Order: sequence, then C-alpha cells, then structure tokens
Amino acid sequence: MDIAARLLAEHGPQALSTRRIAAEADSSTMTVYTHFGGMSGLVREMVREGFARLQERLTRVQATDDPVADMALLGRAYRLNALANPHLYAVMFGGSSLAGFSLSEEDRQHGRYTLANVAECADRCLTTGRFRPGDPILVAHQMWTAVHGLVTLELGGYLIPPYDADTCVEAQLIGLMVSAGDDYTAAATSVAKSLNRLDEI
Amino acid sequence: MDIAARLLAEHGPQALSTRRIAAEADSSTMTVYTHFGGMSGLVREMVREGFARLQERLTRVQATDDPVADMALLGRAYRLNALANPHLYAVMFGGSSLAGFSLSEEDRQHGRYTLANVAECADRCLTTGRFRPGDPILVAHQMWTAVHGLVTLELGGYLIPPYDADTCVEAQLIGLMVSAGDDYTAAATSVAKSLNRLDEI
DNA sequence: CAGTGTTGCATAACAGCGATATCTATTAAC
DNA sequence: GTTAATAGATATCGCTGTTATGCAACACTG
Repeated sequence: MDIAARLLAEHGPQALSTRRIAAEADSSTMTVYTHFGGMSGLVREMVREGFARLQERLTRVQATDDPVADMALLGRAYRLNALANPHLYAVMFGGSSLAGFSLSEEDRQHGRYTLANVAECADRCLTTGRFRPGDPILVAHQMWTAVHGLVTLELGGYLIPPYDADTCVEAQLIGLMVSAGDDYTAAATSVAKSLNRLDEI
Repeated sequence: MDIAARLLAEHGPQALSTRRIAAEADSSTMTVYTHFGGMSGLVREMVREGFARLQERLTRVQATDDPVADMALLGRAYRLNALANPHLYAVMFGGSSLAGFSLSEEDRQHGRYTLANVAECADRCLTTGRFRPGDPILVAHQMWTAVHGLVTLELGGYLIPPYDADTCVEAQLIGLMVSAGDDYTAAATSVAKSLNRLDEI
C-alpha cells in the first residue's frame, strides 16, 4: 500500500501497474493478487485510504463559538487535502474512467460517511441561528458539492485565469454561507477568520 | 469520431481501443494514427466534441425577462448534458486519470469559453438588480463550480440517499441564486419557473 | 502516356499491461 | 515428524498503444 501510494503520488496513475509495484517491492506481480485480489482491489483499498486521509484532516478543525468559521475551515481542509493528494483524489472521484473499476455501494457509503463532520458543523450553524432553518444534512451536502466542484475544476486547470484560486475559494465560501442563510457581512468576517486558523489543518 | 463516440457512450471508456475502433470501422489500427496521431489525439478531439455539445445545449436557453430563471435553466441544461453523455463528461473533467493524456492550455481555454453564456446571463442578473453588484465572470464561475460539483457527485453515485437528485438540484440552484444576492423567495419562484422550460433544452 | 513522389492503409511486430495456471518452497497445524 | 496449506516465482495468455515496413492508389510533371 505504501509503495502504491508513493507511485501514484509521484508518477501519476499510469505508474500504478502490477509489474512496477512488484519491481519496487522486489517481488513478483503475484503479490498484488494474493493480498488485494487484483489491481481493482488495490485501487479500491486506495480509495478507502483516500477517504481516511480526508476524514482525518476534517476532524482536525475544532469547534469554536463561530460555527460558520468552522464550516469555512472545513471547506479549506477539504481543498488542502485534495491539493496534497491530487492523484489519489482523482482516483476517488474520477474512478469510473479507470479501466473496469467501479466502486461498490459499501465504498460509496464509506465516502458519504465522511460528510458526518460537515453535517455536525452545519447543525451548529443552524442551532445558533446563523443559517436559515433546514436540514443539516442537506446543507452539508450543498457545502460538499460546491467545494468539491471548485477543487475538481482547480485540479483540472479550468479556473479562470484573472482570478487566482484563493480568490475563488474566498468568494465560493462566502457565497456558500450566504446561500445557507447567513448574513453577508457576518459570513465574510467568519470566512476571513478561518484564514487565520490554517495551522489547525 | 462517430464510432469512437458511440463506443464510449455505449460500452464505457475501456471500449475506447484502437483495435475495437478499427474493427467497428472495418479498417486497421493505423487509421487512428493517420487521422488523430494516436489515442491521446482522439481523446483530445472527443473532449472538444464534448465541450461543443455542452455549448450547443447551453445556447438553447433563451433570454427572458427573468434572468434568474434563465440562469437556473442554464444549470439544468449543464446537468442534463452531463447525464446524457456521462462517459464523455468523465473524460472531459477526469481526463488526467486516462493513461498519459493531458489537456493542452488551448483545450482548457476552449473549455473556459463555454462559460461565456453563463457570464452573459449573470450580467443580466446583475444589471436588473436581482444579484448583488459584482463581477459577472466571478458569479458565473461560482455557478459553474457548484453545478459541476453536484453533477460530478451524482454521476459518481455519491448523492445522499434520502434526497433524490432533483431535490438536490432544486436546493442547489436556489442556494446559488441566494448566494449571488437574490432574495430567497424570488429565487425559489424563478427556479420553479425554470422547471417549466425544460422543453427548451 | 510514362515516370515519380506522396499519401493512406494493412500487416506484422514490439513493449507493456492485467490476469491466470502451474509449480516450488516455506510455513502452520496436529 | 508428518501433512496440509499458503505465499510467491515463473511462464504464459490475451489484450493494449505504438511503430516499422511494405503495398497500392493517387496527383503531379516531363
């Protein structure tokens, strides 16, 4: 797993081959089959690893008395995790394009479970009255999709040149909080506050 | 190109092989090389085709006196295009995971140009006072990332079960308009209005 | 018309891939 | 100590993209 993760991170997805892994591990291609049941099994395990890393990073943000700032920091953590593991992130969400590999429903459930942290934070935003009354799960879902879309486009190089990524992130986060019901100026200050807590994540 | 598009749409990305294309075309694998310079060239051409289809679909929405409803319909058109060409969509934005294939800066520019329709609509939303004053490009960008994220997760099967896709789209679109500065109830009615114009797209 | 250069495609081959069958050697259990 | 089981090495199969070679049809030129 360590070798596969390193190969993927350093040399991209095409370096993920049984022969290359075997060469790095000084063994034969059979090891991939005995331990993971094939290449797809190894990829599946790496997806799990990717979600584990993501969740570990999300749990780093601590709950403060400004839940909107916490939520913004969750968004930044999500993005930083993706930027730190770009290839792994691509495998996690662009998985269908890898030959013959498809996630099981259990894997997807595991992925969705990652949203629990965000939902908990959304609940705090709702109970403190910062967000418009609604379902915290649905709010968390909107947060996820928006940040996910931004990160996907950023990794794909589709960000519009005149604006750098940080500007887009800032605007996206503020817009998200406003869309959930927060006051615009309050959202702006909370998002700005989250910028000073980058050392947490 | 037609054969490749059909193979991709009907049998997924692993059916995109020089030999299979050659067999369907009753020719040899060399045709891919003489016409596209290799497999990556063909994929690049398919990405261009994908963006062309997307743009064609986006230009179908007509400008009315309710620009927010137009914007919502643009979002629905973006989603419907992705759902109609899921494999093509995956190649367009998950391209890095295909072996050794990377988009050129020109291709990316072509992709970003697709945003022009959305930016024009955002400008109308701004000038009519529905949206908070700001840069239409940045507003259009936020629209893009949010809808793109939603569609990506939907295609990946990551949507949260209790809510169906339509509910998420509805909530996401309303939230987007609110985040851009529109009034909540006005946004809700405009988004609902866009639901009656699905025959346009 | 004859010759010539160019282009398009078919054939064959090469290197690499995932996957499998077979066999060996090591380990675990009784 | 004997036996069963399992990890791993080797070789192989069918597949992939890619390239080199050669052949056939075409356009051009004297």
